[in-house]
Amino acid sequence: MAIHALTMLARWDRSLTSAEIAESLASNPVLVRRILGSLRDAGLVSSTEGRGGGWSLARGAREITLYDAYTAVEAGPILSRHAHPPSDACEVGRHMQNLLETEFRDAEQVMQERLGRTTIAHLVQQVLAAERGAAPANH
Amino acid sequence: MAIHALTMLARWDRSLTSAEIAESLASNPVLVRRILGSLRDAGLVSSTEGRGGGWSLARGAREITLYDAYTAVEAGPILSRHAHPPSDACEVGRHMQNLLETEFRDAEQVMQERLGRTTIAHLVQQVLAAERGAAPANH
DNA sequence: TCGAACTGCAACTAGATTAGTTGCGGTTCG
DNA sequence: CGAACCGCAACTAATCTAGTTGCAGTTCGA
Repeated sequence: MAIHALTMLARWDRSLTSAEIAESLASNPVLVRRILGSLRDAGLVSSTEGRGGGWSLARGAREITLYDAYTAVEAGPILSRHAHPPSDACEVGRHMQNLLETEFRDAEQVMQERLGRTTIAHLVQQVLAAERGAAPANH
Repeated sequence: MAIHALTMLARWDRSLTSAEIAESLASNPVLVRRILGSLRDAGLVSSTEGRGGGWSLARGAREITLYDAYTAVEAGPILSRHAHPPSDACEVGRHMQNLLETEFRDAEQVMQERLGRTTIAHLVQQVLAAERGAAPANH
């Protein structure tokens, strides 16, 4: 939802209301405000209150990656850790948490790097290209 | 939990009961059987019933990666998709699902590749090394 | 041949999380 | 002043997960 909203803001390059974004998401304005609120806290978008208000990008679409959006809305780790520490009495249990922490952090990082290589601008470009393809120019 | 269990089986290279594994996990036997059941369905471990029964690896620890364990127990995608399809009336909404599917699949794949490069044998090795380090040889 | 020690499985509970909703207060602008 | 916005808290409903209980089936050894 965050990426979808960011892409909309970049596509039309004007202030959009949470109601407009919610419509495209087939969702509801409060939910959109919640998510965009996180994006604002992360410095990706800004909002203005009152009549005529709405949301817009706080920086260029080329300077916002999917990773930025990801970390803004998703708090914790992706790979689930042990819910509670394993037994210290077991040779394996004693070290598992540390080992997994290292492995998982590594794995999460390569994924984040991949997300960091796609920008919102890139998505807008692909949306426009798809539109041209689907509805070829009227001569 | 799956990785922890696999590592235990590899470490001692003998049949372990779900109760033994559960103790190290500070969890409970039924839960362990549920997880090892998935690993068995994936061909990573085998179980024998009855007295003296238990679980053991179905192939060498060097031939089991964290990715194998991961896919055996985690069904769906990691990155959450749109809960329901966005509006078709919106230029962005029309294409977002496809675009994100591509991006997310890519991102998930690099993570899976990373998980596929660590084997259970590697973890056992690290556990043993850590044990040597923590409790240096008695002369 | 009985009984202890196992796995297998279904049904249930409790808690956490998530999408979605409602309601209200504050801000801006015409 | 009032319409059109955002901000926020409180609530609901659905889903997911860990954990539990209970019982049936299997195996082996005394």
